[in-house]
Amino acid sequence: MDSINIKKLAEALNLSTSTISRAFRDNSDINDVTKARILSKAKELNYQPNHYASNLREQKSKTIAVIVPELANNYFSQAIHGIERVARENGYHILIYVTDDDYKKEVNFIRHLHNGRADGIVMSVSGEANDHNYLNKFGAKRLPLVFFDRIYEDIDTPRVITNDYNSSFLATEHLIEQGCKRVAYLVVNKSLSIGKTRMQGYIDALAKHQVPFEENLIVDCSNSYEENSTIIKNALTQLKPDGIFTSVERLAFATYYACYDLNLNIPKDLKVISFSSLEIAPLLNPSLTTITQPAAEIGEQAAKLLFTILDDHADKNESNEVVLESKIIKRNSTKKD
Amino acid sequence: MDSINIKKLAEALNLSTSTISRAFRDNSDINDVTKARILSKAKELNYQPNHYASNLREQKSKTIAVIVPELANNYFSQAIHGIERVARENGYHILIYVTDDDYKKEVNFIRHLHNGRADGIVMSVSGEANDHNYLNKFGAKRLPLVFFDRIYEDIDTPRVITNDYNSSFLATEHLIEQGCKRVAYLVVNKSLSIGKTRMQGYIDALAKHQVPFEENLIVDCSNSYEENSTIIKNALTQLKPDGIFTSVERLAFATYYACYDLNLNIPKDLKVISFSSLEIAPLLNPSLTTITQPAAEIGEQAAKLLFTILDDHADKNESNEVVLESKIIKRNSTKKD
DNA sequence: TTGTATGCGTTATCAA
DNA sequence: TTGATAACGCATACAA
Repeated sequence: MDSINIKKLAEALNLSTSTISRAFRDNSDINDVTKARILSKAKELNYQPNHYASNLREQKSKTIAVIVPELANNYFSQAIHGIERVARENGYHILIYVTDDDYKKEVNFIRHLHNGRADGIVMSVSGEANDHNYLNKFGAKRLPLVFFDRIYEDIDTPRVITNDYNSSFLATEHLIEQGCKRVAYLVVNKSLSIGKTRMQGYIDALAKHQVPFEENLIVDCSNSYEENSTIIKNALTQLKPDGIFTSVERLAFATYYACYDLNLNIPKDLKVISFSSLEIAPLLNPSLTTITQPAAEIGEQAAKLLFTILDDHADKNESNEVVLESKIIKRNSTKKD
Repeated sequence: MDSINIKKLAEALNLSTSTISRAFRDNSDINDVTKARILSKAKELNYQPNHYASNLREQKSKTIAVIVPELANNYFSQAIHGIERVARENGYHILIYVTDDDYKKEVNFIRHLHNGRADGIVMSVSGEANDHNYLNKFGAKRLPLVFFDRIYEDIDTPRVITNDYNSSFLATEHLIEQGCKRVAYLVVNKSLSIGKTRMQGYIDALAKHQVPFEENLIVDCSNSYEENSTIIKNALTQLKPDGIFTSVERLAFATYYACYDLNLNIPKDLKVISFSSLEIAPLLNPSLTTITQPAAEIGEQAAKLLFTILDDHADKNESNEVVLESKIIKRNSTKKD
């Protein structure tokens, strides 16, 4: 391979490699004319400092890893886009890892990332987490880590979240105000922090309005499309709820499909509200009332938080918490007759 | 920093670094017992071969770059997911770059990737491409590149596409069969290959059915949400089409919003069909007739194509073309009264 | 089967 | 302002 490197460029210009190197770093002293000459020749020969050599030398990768549970979800696409934008501005690249809500994959990704490939991690955790103490095993050598949205409460690391409890409370209250007497809560993993927090908001709102809480109105769903279809149809026919509050958007979609199949009318027979960042929620039939999280902003904030840690080399474990506001947008799926 | 490396691990085990190294490569000769001892100790000390050192040494990164125009699009999310899956199976990691349909960003990304950071590129090109000859400037040193969906026809590199011409022909024909007399074609950049191919299908279908072709029924839209809203509303009121065929899903959404605003009924006043991989197309109001591309599969095929090139070190420039089938799924947005 | 020595391409230190 | 040199962590050719 006749590939270009710093040495060949140096020869071509009759300079030393150190001078070449300086032309590409901002700090070092170098004659402006020399620098211009080098950069011009570099462009001509298509030379760029080898990323791996630089990073081996500098012991950092200028790369952050983003770990998400799923990709075909408007919330995560938007969040990643936000992260990407901020990363780019800071001269960083992003690696993407999708866990498909598989805890083992998550552990695997994280472990492998500790080989220098990334300088830091932005993660929304998988839904299956039982023992996430694995994160503590790295001790002081753990990569800087920022959680967003789905977090492990017992891991002490910066995080960007939304006011989930409050939103859930208001969402449930909204259903009650619209006349619902039996509100079901659909959740994927109720033991996971985010499912738990949202559930608490639900429970407390019921209590406030003296609506009796029924354990079986909390419907634990799965990650499988088919299973959810069955679970939800059963719930609708057997529990006969008149309101549904979903913790993730795909459960709202599944509910819509179920209602179509069962010939139930939304919002007449059943009102639906869901966490969702779907931009076309107004186009659904009926338009979906959502708790909309500022997804892109959450991603941006998470990335920024990570960069403050990376820049400072400080406060790595300080439990810095950014809380953003979600908004309830009322549409036809919760309309009173 | 007390970070672990091959040398320390070697010392801890009273072995040489080469033996350690061998324990982590599959090929080399090494005593099974020694290997087990090393791997066990490595796990204990949380040692992993440094990615940058290995890759500097081996001159490859086990990383591929994925460049897409946008992320908040069901098609691309699904495609990326497919790419990610295949990459993972092959032990590769993926870097994500979003061009936001900005040609300059695309050029920039590609250029910077030629510093060893990635071994190959999977790309769907930006919508602004005027001069994409920049890709040829790399000559033999150009990274292996696979296009998917949005391609540059004059760049000779493997590609995964769908039967766009045919789908467009059928889509247009479908509208005509449903009774449309004035079918408009909404496109973002009609000079871009994909917009062009799809437009040709549209034109030929009109011809076949002796529907006169009107230049101004081809509506050139932009990347801005607001601009499109205006453009489409103007088109609807001034051109009075009774059928709309959209080349990308967000134009279909924009059309829906415009119809809501203008109090036009879909499908009574206007029938709509669109390229879209939206999984919840059945939930829209009205449910959207789509030309659905096998997005995840396209991603998978593109990644596989790239890996065959990477494995073989051969046929780098062979114009290998994989064509997958899109499917027209008829729903209510094109329903006859 | 294991160890020694060298170089991958770069940058930082030091000397000129 | 520039150049020589060592080191980053690892993998391989070769020797033992």
